[in-house]
Amino acid sequence: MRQKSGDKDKRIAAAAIRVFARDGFHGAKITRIAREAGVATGSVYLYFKNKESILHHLFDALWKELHAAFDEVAHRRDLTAHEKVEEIIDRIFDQFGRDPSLALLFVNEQHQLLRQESGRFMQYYVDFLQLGERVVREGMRSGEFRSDIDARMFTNLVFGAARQLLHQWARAPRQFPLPTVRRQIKSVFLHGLLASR
Amino acid sequence: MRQKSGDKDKRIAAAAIRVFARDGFHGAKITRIAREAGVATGSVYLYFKNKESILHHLFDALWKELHAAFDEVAHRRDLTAHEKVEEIIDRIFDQFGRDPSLALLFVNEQHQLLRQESGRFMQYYVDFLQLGERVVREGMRSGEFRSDIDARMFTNLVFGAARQLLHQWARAPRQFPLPTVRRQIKSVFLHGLLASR
DNA sequence: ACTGGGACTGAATCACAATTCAGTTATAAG
DNA sequence: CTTATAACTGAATTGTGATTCAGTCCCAGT
Repeated sequence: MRQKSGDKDKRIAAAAIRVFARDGFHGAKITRIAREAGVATGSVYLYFKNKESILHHLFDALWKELHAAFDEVAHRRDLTAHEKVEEIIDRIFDQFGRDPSLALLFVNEQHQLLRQESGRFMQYYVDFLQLGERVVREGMRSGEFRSDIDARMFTNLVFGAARQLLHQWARAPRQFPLPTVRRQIKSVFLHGLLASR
Repeated sequence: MRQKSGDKDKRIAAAAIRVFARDGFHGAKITRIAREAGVATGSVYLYFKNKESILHHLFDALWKELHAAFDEVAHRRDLTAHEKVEEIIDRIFDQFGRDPSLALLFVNEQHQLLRQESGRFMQYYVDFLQLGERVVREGMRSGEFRSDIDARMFTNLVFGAARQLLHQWARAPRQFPLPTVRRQIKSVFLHGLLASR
């Protein structure tokens, strides 16, 4: 009997990232994904239950990696809270910086999943925010951070800001070079906009 | 001959905000919008060319108001750059704070429009960002702001952060009371997270 | 008090694209 | 070399929901 060719699932997933990023989940046609992956339309359904499950597969992999990265940082003993905040920001950009399509996908289609039933993706999201919150609290206890900041809101600020700049970078990488973006985010969030008093 | 009943267009638009916000643009059914507006399905097409044009109508109104508000703030002579930044943040929240559905709509469906042809919405967006940029530069010239910050990126940071907190607020107003949110955003962006040296 | 024409209705039409499946092809096992 | 079975194909099927339109309903003008 015949063997599955081995990398079709990878090729389909990779094509889906590009097509979802370009056309949006709803604008993306399965036939287009299949064509870009170099397989027949029907073959997509040998590897994925349906269109939505492709999206799930992609986000699942994405969040798993993010989660692992964050978790590792949060538990490091050798970093101050300040350094952890910087490291977490770096990890976000490490994750998406390799592929603008991946960044666009994440930035534009995440809300589809939050609307969804299962709550699986909601969980990743909540976990991430809680983890950020924990790091900020840690910094407050140690006196590194101002204690009049709401840790949950701060984490959301960083997440939202990173999301926005990732989006801009993905649309025009030259206008928003990633090294500069990282530097600016850290600098603004840690020191603020005002000239030092 | 008969007169148009007068407020059907308003009722349809208002219903559309709720339905788009709840179900997303693609998940929203015209029949549902009509039902919530208390009109027949077909009537929607007497007031709007098609589903997409409803979205356009809503965003057009939204951006026009935002644009007017920002423009006014940017040209005020009686405010320092610092105060302008705070005022712009306030205007964003004034605009959306009255209606969580409006906030969700803006936050979740904006990207549909940026993908679109005409560039009409892109223009609003770009204008807003340039305006923010201008205010930041102004503050740098006057010495109020640090001059090692990239003005364009800073504006994006604020926009992205505001978007995220608006989203969280719309999903759970109690968890993210708007007055606190405003205060935190301003405080973090102006002074940063670190305890003062 | 009639009537012409626009407002309004909602069931029927229609377009589109996700999904299926009957047929074809490749290859592992004997 | 055969054959059985699973991989693979892409045209046909199908479900869904946006849009249309044939008919009603109202009322401004006469």
